[in-house]
Amino acid sequence: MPYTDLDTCVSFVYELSCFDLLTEEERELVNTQSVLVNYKKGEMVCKQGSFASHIMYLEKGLVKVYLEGNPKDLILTITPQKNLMGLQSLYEGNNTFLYSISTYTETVVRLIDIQIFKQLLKQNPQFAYRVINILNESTSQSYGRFFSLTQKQLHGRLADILLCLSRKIFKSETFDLPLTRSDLSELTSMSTESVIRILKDFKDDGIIDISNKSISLLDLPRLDTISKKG
Amino acid sequence: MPYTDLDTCVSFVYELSCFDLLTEEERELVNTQSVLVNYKKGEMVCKQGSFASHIMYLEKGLVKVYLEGNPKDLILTITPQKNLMGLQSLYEGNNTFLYSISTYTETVVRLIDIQIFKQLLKQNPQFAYRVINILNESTSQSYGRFFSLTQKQLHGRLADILLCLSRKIFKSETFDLPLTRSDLSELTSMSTESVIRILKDFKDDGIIDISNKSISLLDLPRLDTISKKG
DNA sequence: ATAAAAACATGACGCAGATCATAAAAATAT
DNA sequence: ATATTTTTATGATCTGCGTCATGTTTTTAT
Repeated sequence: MPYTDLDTCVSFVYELSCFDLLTEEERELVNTQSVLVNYKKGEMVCKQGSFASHIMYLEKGLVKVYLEGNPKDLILTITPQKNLMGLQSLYEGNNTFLYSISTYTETVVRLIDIQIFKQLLKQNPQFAYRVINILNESTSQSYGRFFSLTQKQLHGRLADILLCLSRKIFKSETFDLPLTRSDLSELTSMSTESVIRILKDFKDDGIIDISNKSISLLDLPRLDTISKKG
Repeated sequence: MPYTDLDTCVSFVYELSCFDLLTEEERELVNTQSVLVNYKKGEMVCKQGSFASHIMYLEKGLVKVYLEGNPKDLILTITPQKNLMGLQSLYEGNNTFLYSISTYTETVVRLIDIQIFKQLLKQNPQFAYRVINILNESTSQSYGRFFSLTQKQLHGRLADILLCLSRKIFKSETFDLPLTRSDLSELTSMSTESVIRILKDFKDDGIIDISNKSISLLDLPRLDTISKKG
């Protein structure tokens, strides 16, 4: 399968921030024209369809970015700290948020006025080029997930998510899940019951260990195989 | 349903080209550092995973952009003339094509050296800003389709595609489909047989008329309802 | 014109996974 | 501590849709 090297992950950590490409002066502008906002666990940071007056930079915390559905949402990404959010609203003729964002943990977000951000893009091409890179990394992963959700069966989809959480977010084979089973179901586009059943399957097969919120991936090669076979 | 105004379309026509933002000199650079290539119907324009040495501009024709799968591909977009393709390869650290592209009709593609394109982005912020807009329009539609394919049932998904083809590509309620039923199945992530059955359902219900490759959308309000209800 | 190959069509069947019902366990609130 | 809500868990049942088999029509090649 030629496409299996598609990144099916829901998250990313840009090794480089884009802000280091700004001049002193520009950075100062961002500082003065932005505000820091604290959110508690479970709070909504932005609401799909509302006016996008700012770009968001996640200074600290963990959030989910999702499309609102009825009855279930579709989680696009899990985003950890030091990432830009809401870049997709940089689109003339659509000044609304494409998605909602809410927090899993206590979170600090820097809200940057979108006009200021646009100004920086227009005056600093290095910065704009970096933003293009960030957008394209995001799109690349989006396609990978697109493929995962439409072409793979349940076990493969859940394996994808577990591997991603381990590799990209928690960077450990053992971690405490801040997500509920229902969140996992919205990441994998399956029912909550199926998530529970498949986690049990994985546990019975010795592929993972799980009790409550604590997860250990015991057999990464097998998880990879399940992910690849779909 | 708050998300029903998500654009579930597979195509777009940017009202503005990005090239009009270049200086005379820059435009000249593009002209001298690019080549025009003709493709026959059914030919492959670029191959997923191969090295992306150029950005493609579709001067004339109609193509599909798709992820290769086994046994079925997933069509990301149907792209008509006057559109940029392969922008997602503008991503440092990934110089390969994320997807394959092949033609539905005779097609003329301008291949622009990717280094030249990058240079333009870095020296002309207006141009870069326009490219960001194009990428974000694309992502916006990608999310809409993501939602359609993961949350809607077959009838809703096919209604989405028919509406899109009518509105965005052919700009008429009657058109000749260059796509096969199998293409429709790869657009909607369902089996070819299901496409055929559902088209028949729509025809029996008087929602569309279809014979061979010729399609008429007879009852747009009902198609819209089917699309919205999923 | 004729043959070969795609594409289209339709019914029968099976199953992956959703839904429903019920209950235990955890988390949260009072 | 105790009550209430949320989350997790498990079995029973149902169904949307894929798969398979078979045949027809259309397109393409010679």
